Amino acid sequence: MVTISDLSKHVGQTVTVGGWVYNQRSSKSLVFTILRDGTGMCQCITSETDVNADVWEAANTLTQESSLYVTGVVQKDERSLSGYEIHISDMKIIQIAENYPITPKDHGIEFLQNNRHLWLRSKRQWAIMRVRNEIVFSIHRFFQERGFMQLDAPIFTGNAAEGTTTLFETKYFDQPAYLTQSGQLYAEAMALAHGRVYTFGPTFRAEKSKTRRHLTEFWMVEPEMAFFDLDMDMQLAEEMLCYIVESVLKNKMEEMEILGRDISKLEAIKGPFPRISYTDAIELLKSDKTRDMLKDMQLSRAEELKALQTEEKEITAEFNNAKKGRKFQIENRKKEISVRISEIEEDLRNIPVWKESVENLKWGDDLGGSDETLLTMQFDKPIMVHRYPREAKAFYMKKDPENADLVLCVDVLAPEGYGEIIGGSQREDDIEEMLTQIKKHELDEKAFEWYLDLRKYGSVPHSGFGLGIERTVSWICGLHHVRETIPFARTLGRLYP
RNA sequence: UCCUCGGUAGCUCAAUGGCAGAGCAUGCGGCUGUUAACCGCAGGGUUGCUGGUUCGAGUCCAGCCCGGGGAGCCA
Repeated sequence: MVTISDLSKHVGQTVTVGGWVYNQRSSKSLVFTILRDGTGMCQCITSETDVNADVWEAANTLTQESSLYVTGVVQKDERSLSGYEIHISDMKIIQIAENYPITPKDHGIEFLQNNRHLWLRSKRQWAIMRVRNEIVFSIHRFFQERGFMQLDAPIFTGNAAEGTTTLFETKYFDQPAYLTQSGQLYAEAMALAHGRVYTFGPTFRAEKSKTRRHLTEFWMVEPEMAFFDLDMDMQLAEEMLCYIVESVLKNKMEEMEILGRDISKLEAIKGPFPRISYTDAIELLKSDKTRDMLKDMQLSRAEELKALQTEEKEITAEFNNAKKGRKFQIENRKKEISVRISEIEEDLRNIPVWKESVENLKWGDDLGGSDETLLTMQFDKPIMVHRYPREAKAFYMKKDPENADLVLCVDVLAPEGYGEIIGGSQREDDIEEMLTQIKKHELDEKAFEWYLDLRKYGSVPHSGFGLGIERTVSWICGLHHVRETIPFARTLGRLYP
């Protein structure tokens, strides 16, 4: 048996491939079967004149997603999409699939999510999973090459503390337990044992967020480094992101093409990334530059909307007298137009809201989603916003020695509107300061005794960050929603399949 | 929790308050080195649920259920 990905090495040879029927077209004396085997797709041709009656009969009974072994000669052929095809001499059907629900046509998201277990077989989803794998593998490579230890944090935790997010509550035998929202605190302990570590695992947040950026269960990489300050932390985050993007561009071009990703946007991801202090970010958001950008955006969206509406009118008028093929084109174009129009209408609704949000923004406020969008729109690389006001951030972040109102933290915002993909900080290493913060945040000091021990016995400057895998995959693939970046997404209200 | 949009055939969607339809998928037939092929014929419906208004409700009203994406919060 050989795989479709290896066909180019077997031109002229007779091979056997096990796979599934992705799509099939038949005619009087020819059957064209698009076969997928997990490694790729290949067109297979069964010709009535070349095979015996049984094989010919078998080829004509195939349905979408039927499983089979095919045997035939590999040929290079321009007419085949992959460039290679198999001229079938023999075929062994394993199972004829009945009425496969996902046809090669349009489907709504609800239907596709209900059939996620099958949707994963579709071309786009296949490509996304392969990019996800590349990203995950490149992250491990990046850290392992730099001497980091991969160690895992527990998933059950005993205290609901840390404040901010809503946790999933469960039972640990007869005591209450929670699913982890971050491995960071444990990573700190491990970093003080091993120097440089990273965790790679699932995290859970019970927030009732229904947006394209949220999952209730998602994967996070959290490096944690002893003897590391915030600048080193930012440098590491930047190098890691460049490394990931570079690997994808190097190894997953075929998948990027399937996804229709604009590669030039990714090729621009090279260090150094802009580093902007929170204070400067506020200033930039309230500047004339941002106001002008919003105004331009409003004008250009309105113009685009008008052009699209005109085009829609024209092709609608053309529709009734059009031939079948043209009708098909028109319907597709109308779908595209309607999607784009709803995007534009959303923008046009949003722009005044964003404007107002920016006008009301004052130093000390946390940056909202729209503020982040407005910031990232002004750059073509990820940006690193650092040193936020202490009030807006978590208790464990180190106080800025140069300004007690700030903490040494960084959020990395991905370009093209993808928003926050990394949150990190230098950790507070002074035990007195940490105790003050625990009290201020009204956290249970007892639950943090072990954490405080890290400051008691050989405290050192240390830093780390967390990278959201799904948001990263979504950004690199240029997707509309993170739910397509993980095999089985857990979103608000969805636990099936 | 709030705002907003939606739920009609297996799928994607139409249908001034007046006979529930089209394309795709499926089945049958035809045809072509086909590229989501194409052409012809056929089968396919508790219009999310409950109630109300009306001579008449897919359409209007109320409540509920489910889903989309946005706010808050975050990766």
